[in-house]
Amino acid sequence: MNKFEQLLRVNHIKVTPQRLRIVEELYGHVHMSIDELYQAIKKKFPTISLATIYKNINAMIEKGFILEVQIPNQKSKYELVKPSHSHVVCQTCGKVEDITLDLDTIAHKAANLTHYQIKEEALVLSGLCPACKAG
Amino acid sequence: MNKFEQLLRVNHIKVTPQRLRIVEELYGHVHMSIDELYQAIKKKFPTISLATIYKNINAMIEKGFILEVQIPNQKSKYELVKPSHSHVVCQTCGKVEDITLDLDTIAHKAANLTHYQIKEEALVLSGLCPACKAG
DNA sequence: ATATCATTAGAAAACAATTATCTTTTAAAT
DNA sequence: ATTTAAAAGATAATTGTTTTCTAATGATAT
Repeated sequence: MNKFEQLLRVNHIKVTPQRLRIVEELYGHVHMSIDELYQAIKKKFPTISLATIYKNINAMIEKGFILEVQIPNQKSKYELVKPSHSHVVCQTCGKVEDITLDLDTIAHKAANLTHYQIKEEALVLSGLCPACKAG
Repeated sequence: MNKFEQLLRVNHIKVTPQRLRIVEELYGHVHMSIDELYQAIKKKFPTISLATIYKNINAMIEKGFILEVQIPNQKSKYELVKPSHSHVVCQTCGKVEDITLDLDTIAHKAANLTHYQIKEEALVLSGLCPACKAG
């Protein structure tokens, strides 16, 4: 049993070829929109329905092993859950990268100021990637 | 000329009653979704069209004096631009609050790590507000 | 391996959100 | 006051997402 199959089983979600392809794609591409997933999977799996992508992405989000990443001026992307991290986005080419930043201090400060109990942090930094910065 | 009219003029966007009401509402409520805006404005301005809200919000975003705030599990909210700040959201009641946090250190760290030129920071912290935390 | 049962996939329709189009109205500059 | 470009409002068109229904399939117990 490979790790993708395992990922589904561990999360108590039935293993289907379509679901395996979704997690394989996300593993390979890190961040993908619904439509990118659909296009990618259709290549090797022409019969898949867009509704299947939606239903499965939503199911996986509920199970808690994939995550939606909201990005300014782009459709949301989805990624496999991994240790907490932030995202850097190029405003020109749209590229999205993971970055590990320690937000604990900031989160604590926010908790003290607002008296909220903070559970999630979503930080998206937008700017120019090295390539687009160069010209 | 009041400050809302001034805000529109400064941004070279024609002053209309509908636009004045939009910025007045946003000034009063700080964060509003398209539909909240629509419902609020319809009360005193029953003839306004939803399309007018959309067109104007988009125009104002382009002019750069209102901003979209993307929030997990909620429709986007819009706010008047003011000094850079972050947002805290209650996962139970949905309330959104502004919070001033210094992200400069983090942004610089990100720039060093990724070699991106960082231009915008969007931090959304989710959790439980004092009331919902209490039960 | 086979039968059973609940879940899923796929296709289409329904629904929701957003944008575009067109005509009438209006702001603002002459 | 007149003119003109832009905006409002109504509707249609488009896009994105969810639901519904039936056939197919994965998991479990034989």
